[in-house]
Amino acid sequence: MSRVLHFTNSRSAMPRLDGASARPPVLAEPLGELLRLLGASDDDARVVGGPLGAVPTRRVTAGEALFHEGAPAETIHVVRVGSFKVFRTTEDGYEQVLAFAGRAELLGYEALAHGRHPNAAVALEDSTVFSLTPAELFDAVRRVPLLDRLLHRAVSDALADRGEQAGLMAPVAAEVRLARFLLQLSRRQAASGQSPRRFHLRMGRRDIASYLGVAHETVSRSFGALVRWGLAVTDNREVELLDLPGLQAFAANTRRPVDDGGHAPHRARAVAVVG
Amino acid sequence: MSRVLHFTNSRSAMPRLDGASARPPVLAEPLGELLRLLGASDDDARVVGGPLGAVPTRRVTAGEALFHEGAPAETIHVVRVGSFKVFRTTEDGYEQVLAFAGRAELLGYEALAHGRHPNAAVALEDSTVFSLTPAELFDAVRRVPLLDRLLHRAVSDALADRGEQAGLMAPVAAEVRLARFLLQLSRRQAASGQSPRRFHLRMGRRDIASYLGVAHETVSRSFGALVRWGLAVTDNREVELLDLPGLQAFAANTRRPVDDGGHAPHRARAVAVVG
DNA sequence: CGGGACGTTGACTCAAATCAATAACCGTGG
DNA sequence: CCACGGTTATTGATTTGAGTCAACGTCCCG
Repeated sequence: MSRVLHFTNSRSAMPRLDGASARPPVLAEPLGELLRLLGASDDDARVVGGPLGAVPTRRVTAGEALFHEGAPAETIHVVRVGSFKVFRTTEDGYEQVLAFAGRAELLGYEALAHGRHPNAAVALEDSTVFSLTPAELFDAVRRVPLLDRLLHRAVSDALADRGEQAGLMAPVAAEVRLARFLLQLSRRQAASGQSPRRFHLRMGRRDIASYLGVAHETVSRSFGALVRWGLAVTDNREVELLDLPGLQAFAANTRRPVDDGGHAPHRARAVAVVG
Repeated sequence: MSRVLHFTNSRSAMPRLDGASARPPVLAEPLGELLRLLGASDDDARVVGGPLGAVPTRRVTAGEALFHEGAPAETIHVVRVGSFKVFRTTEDGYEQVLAFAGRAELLGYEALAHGRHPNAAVALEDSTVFSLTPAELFDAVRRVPLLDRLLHRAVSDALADRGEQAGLMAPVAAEVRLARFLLQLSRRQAASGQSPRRFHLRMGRRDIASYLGVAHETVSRSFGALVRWGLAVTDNREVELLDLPGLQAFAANTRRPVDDGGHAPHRARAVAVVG
């Protein structure tokens, strides 16, 4: 059963992003902080940071809801530290995960259109967010064009991400979906300066399953398969990608490669495709 | 074979939205038109309409691409008349449809974030769009806060729509996905003043299949099933929903109701669920 | 240290993908 | 106007990936 590797110190060894966790709750931060978070250069952020006041922040503990499905659109948020899952619950109780949001990502923006949140967001870990009412938001973007630019950019990003999700839910083999998901996470890690090969999953198997549109058992089996093929190792929520190029080649496949009996070390093979 | 009904005049009987189709190509429209399209009241639109100039428009014929995947973000669009499919092509040639966009919907906004279009858009029928470069767009929203508001609202809507798509691709019975899709179209029809019971599908079965994440044969079979259940009738791309409440009840089911052999007239049954 | 959620694994079943063949439709040009 | 070829849609036969049910091990919080 110990086909799975154990990392040197798997628990409590991940770097704590939340440097403020021991301090009392933060109630507001200068606007410049938000601008910087959204990608403004330090210079730009400093210029408008001073006179234009502060932005309220809010702390959310792991498992707590930032907002519920159907709730009135009181606030729009930008993740400052931590991460969230965004989901909607169908009438029959099925929880469909729509997105995982991390640092600098928007939450609750969908509510602008109809005044209500079409989905819910709960924290996957202790987190803090910038929070603005729609009125404050519109006021702020009018006064600070830079913020408007950055906001549009962030929304555009969120929209593009949703497009990626469709790629993950596309009708391809479950192992491929998982591989694509892991690569997506890997890219995000890299983008925020973390290791693209090794990271900690902040969500459970069920959430991954819902996000990928498969049963949670299938996620387990798919992890097993990737490990068996030598593409990755896992220890619960710790993941190490052993063969990025191999994984990418594998993720490009629409159909699963034939399984020759169980213990083939290098299965993945890129298919050369001419449009 | 003629289980399928034939409408009185199925072809060329749909109201032509495009009242300008016989006139020479329009090159620009007043800004007020765009504002009105995005939902501004006539008064608001008139107020800012005059002095602030015009917005370029572009005609696209059926089947023509508005922009290609990977193309630089030269323009952002708002559909004025017609409809489009938005899709991305995976390396192996599979075409994943991400959205169908109609009147007043945004196209190409995702490109703002990274300067390139992450997906392509092609017209499903002869269409016209408002087109702005990112620079023009940012300039316009700075000068016209109302436009910014409406734009944010439209984007919020688009984001919410993508959330709906995830609901369509969720792992439920194919017939249910199709039912949900038809109800979505029905709602859009109603929202734009058209009949919610009867309409013309602007996309082919393959596109629907891709959008729902199933094989195109499955879409055909699912249409067949809905017809057999007595919930709808179809004649190629003409659709009539015979039993909206029944369809809604059916669409709420996560698992398919047992098929008792083939010719059951009223299958759908709502499941009462307590969260 | 106990209990409930989480994760893995196995056996079985079936919905839907795939393969295949036919029919309807549509634009085109003879 | 109709014949033609390509695309699109329907329908059937067959196979299989993954959903479901179930049992067990593991983790973690209180």
